[in-house]
Amino acid sequence: MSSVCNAATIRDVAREAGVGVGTVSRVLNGGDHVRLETRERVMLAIRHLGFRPNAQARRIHRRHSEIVCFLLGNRKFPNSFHARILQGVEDCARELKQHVLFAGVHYDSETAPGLIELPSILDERGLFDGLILSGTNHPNFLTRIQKLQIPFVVFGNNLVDFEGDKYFDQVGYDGFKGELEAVENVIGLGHENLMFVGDVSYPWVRVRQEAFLRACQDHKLKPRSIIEASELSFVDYGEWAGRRALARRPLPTAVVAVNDEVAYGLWRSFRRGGVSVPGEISLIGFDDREEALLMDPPLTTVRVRKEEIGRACLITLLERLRHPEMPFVETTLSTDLVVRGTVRKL
Amino acid sequence: MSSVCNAATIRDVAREAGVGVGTVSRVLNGGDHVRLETRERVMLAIRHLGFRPNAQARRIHRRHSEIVCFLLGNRKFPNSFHARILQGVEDCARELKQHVLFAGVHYDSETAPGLIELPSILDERGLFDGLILSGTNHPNFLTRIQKLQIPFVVFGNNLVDFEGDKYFDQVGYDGFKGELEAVENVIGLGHENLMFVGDVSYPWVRVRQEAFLRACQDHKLKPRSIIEASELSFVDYGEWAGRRALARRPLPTAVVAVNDEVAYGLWRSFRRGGVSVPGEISLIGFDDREEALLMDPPLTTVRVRKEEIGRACLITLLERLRHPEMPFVETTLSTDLVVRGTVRKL
DNA sequence: AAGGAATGCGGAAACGGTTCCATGGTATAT
DNA sequence: ATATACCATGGAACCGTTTCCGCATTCCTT
Repeated sequence: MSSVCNAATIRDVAREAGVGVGTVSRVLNGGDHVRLETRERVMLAIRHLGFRPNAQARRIHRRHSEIVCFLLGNRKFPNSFHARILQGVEDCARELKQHVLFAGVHYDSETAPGLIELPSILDERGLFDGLILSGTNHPNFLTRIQKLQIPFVVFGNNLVDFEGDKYFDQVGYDGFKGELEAVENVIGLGHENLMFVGDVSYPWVRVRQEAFLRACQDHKLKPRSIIEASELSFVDYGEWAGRRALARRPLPTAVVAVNDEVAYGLWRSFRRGGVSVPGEISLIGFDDREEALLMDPPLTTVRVRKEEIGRACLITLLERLRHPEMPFVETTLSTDLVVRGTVRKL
Repeated sequence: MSSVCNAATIRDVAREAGVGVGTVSRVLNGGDHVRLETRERVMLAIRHLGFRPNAQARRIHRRHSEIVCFLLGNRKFPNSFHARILQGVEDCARELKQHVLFAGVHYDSETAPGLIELPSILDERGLFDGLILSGTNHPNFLTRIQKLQIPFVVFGNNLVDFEGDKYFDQVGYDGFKGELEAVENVIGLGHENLMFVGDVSYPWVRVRQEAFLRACQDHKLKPRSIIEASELSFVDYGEWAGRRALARRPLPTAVVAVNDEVAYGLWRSFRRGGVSVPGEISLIGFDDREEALLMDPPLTTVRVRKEEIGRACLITLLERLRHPEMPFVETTLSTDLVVRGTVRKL
């Protein structure tokens, strides 16, 4: 019992093996300059005493803790998007012998930076080497974090209304290019009567809408949109927009949903309205979330590589830690058009 | 720059404030027995130097690190069930000033305990105080963990084939009672022709099936089941089972799906087959996952309180840490029948 | 006014590692 | 044979906290 209390220390090991503490330390780490026979005696003592080095004592000396903190801003996890980013961070961390602290933070975007209450994990110095900011990030929070002088990297697509220079590293995906490719693809299949659906009060929705408009303009098509701001969930927004879309004439031949959740709501509306997808209306989403495969037929959409974003966040952060003075980088991952069953050739 | 290197120490603060290190320490912690005027001078120095105590040095002395490790076994996060347990752990941890390390482990259930490769985070002592094992846990892994002498608590419902005494704390939900209530409810609405769908090669599926059989037996109903083992995903399994169910005569009036994913597959099958839910067949699920609300009408199901399981895991673990000798506890949370639209009164 | 308890405070010791320096031994070069 | 280099090793010093001990001061109590 209570192995915590009377756990063996490095000095116990040294005594047991009949060597000095320095030698034990050398065996534990690099291990250079230790005779084979000595090393084996030390290892035996370690096994015999069940010695495991104390993490804290060790870290006092090391320059870094080899722990990063994944900080999820203003989000809950039932939304699997950020859970998958965390998954990517953890997968990568495991390979690189790093560890991941998980913490959440909730604040109002209107609160003054100095007044935001930070999770207590940020009070201490040296617990972790750097921060990965996921979830939704507002400028007031970033200002606050910057003051802490902790290296950090931000998942950039959910950066809301950030004006001015960005004095931090960023990782994100190319929402404009992804949507542009998607719409081009739909147009290439013969669709000329397109409609975009998405609440443009979100900045990342605006990016996708602009890509939609650009594609239409490039092909001299007249775009229609349902883009009102709303308090509804994305799925409900899609369902509501679907009802409105069905009331318009002529019906669009293809609807571009700003994401898969909205697409799901649209699909439900169309189904209820007896309108076949993709028979009468083609449908395309964005993100490639779990909903895409639940639809029938499965949703054609644009895949955001969530796990890879996580990996890139960690790698960028570690790079920053190694080279504190390097210029700030903005990494943009590409997306993939995933053709499934909801867009048909006209 | 590089605030990491020349960061202020407690001695710098002491010098700046013209007091001893002991006094600064007292101000930082409990703060008893320090004159108000002195305390203010110290706090001023702390603010002035931007002093933040070194987490590691502090933890050398403390009995505990106030960090727990959430270890996800053999799972990925797109499956939101465990993500929501983690969410519960984190919410609770934030309130209790604890921190959460997140790590994953992947192993084969056939590997000998001694040969399972553990994440490197378990090599060091003192990094965290205890473990929360979520995901799917096999006996070989638990045996391995037990040898490490680290306090741990297990999410119990995904414990596969564990025989014999359980020398650890457990938190879970009452799958039997939850399913029993659900089936009783369906029977109470007049259904007499029930069918259970779920791959019984999973232990937790068997528990639910037994509850289903018990309820049928209690009401002298003749149960039917589709329970073959399969490699299919749950949704696909439901869809496959749905086709088989529609081929049988008479059709069941109600289908009890072992979980919401299977229910989703069944719903899709029934819809494709032109069979109305709940018009011709009522449907009930289990878990209350995101899929339940995506169905149309939304799925009547049994809610597992995932966040509360997470909270209970953390609380149990902290209790164990406080009282290492207390007898092992097995906490079972109740479930809630969530009546939505897929079960109709006959 | 004197004795005793409680408070305020400084500084040494301790925590469990790493790092560095001094030392003795062995191999190689001259 | 001697100088030089390098290897193997023990042990002291150190990292930045907390804790504890001891002393000075203050506050009651009688």
